[in-house]
Amino acid sequence: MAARGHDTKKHILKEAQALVLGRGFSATSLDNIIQAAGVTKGAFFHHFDSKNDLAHQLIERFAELDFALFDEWDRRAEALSDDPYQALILFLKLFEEWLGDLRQPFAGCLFAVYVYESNLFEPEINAYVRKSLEHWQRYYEKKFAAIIAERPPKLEVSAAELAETIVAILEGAFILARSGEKPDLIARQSRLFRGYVKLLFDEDTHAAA
Amino acid sequence: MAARGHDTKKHILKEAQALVLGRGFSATSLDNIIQAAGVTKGAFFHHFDSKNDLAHQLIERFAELDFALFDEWDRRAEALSDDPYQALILFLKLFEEWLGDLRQPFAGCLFAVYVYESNLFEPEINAYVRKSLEHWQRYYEKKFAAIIAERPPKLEVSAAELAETIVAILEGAFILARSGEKPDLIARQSRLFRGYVKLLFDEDTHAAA
DNA sequence: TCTATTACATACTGATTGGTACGTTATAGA
DNA sequence: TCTATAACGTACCAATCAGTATGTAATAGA
Repeated sequence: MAARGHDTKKHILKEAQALVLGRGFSATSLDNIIQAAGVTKGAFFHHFDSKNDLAHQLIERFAELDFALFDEWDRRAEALSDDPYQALILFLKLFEEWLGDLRQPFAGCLFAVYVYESNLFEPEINAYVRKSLEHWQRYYEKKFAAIIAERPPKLEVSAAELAETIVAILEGAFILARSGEKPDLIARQSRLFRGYVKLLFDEDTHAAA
Repeated sequence: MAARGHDTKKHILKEAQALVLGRGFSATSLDNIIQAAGVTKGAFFHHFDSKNDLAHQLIERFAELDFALFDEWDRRAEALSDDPYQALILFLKLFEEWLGDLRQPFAGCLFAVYVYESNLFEPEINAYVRKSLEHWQRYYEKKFAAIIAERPPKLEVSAAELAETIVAILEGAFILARSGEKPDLIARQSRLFRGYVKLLFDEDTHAAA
């Protein structure tokens, strides 16, 4: 089925994402993309029905890669500790470790790009972005719910609110990191959030048994 | 000097900002803008040298309006309390109050829009965005520095880091509020951050003196 | 080896883009 | 009242846009 060697479609998607993260979706022309990918217009329209179809496949790919990473960190964190509090801390540490290994320094979040161009996209795409962001949030919410079930937080906060906070911090951190060209900003804010969580849930004399 | 009655230029800027916040800068065509503003191309190019000039004036207007609001809240908060901790809490409450009064529900931040389209703008504009975000951050940093000078935080955090956190939270909250169509999300996250600050700086038995 | 189909490549098209050329109208100052 | 200029309005332009029409080359299965 697959003819000419390498997977052209994945290559186009990868190059397109890099461009879109740097200049937005609609400012990224198909000519920009095919030039970056080193393919022709014929190749592009063989793999994508339209630019809108590209938008769809781009955001789906981004979400899938994202949640695959989440699942892996989740699995590893759960394997390392039975305590939901420790598991969350480990989860965040794995995320920070991954950030440090990142090649592309100021990547950014495709969801944010789409949100600020949402008036251009079909409702279907906006709904997918919304669903993905909520899915991301619920990921954290479950973890916080498990912690709260074991020990009450020192402040009256819900699991959903805390999940919302960390997602907001990360989305904002992407923006600040890129604008200020501060690649370590995201990991730093993740670390600070861990401190917040510790303050919320740890006993003052922080070790007990 | 000023001929035809009303201030056309400010009107164009206002309409342009609303469009740009909803669909990004480069996806907002000049035809879109002049149609929304109800003016002609001649009127537009009388007030702006180019679309790039519009980008410049748009972001400058946004920053000025922003910092004017900040100054007002700052002034009012300082007037209400000598205690830097209380002043910060009041400052955030004034911000939350303003959010509640907002007519346009999912406004967004123009800085964030420009950051995610930064590869399109002149370095000059990107530098202005960066400077503005840092200015915003330093606003908070001064407040936290004053608090830390009086009482040590329960966690090892710097004033700069805390300032970075609240700016990141707000930038992220704008994105989540818009995507999820949750107009109260931003104020809620500001309130949660106040809780975090309280946990950091308040004595456990929270009243003293 | 023949053939159907996948995987491209090239050349074009109508619409839209930012921008310009050149008008006209209104107002302010002398 | 005359005139210079600010404040528009209209008609156009070259470039770029997403998309199409029509080709060709490579691979897979029979």
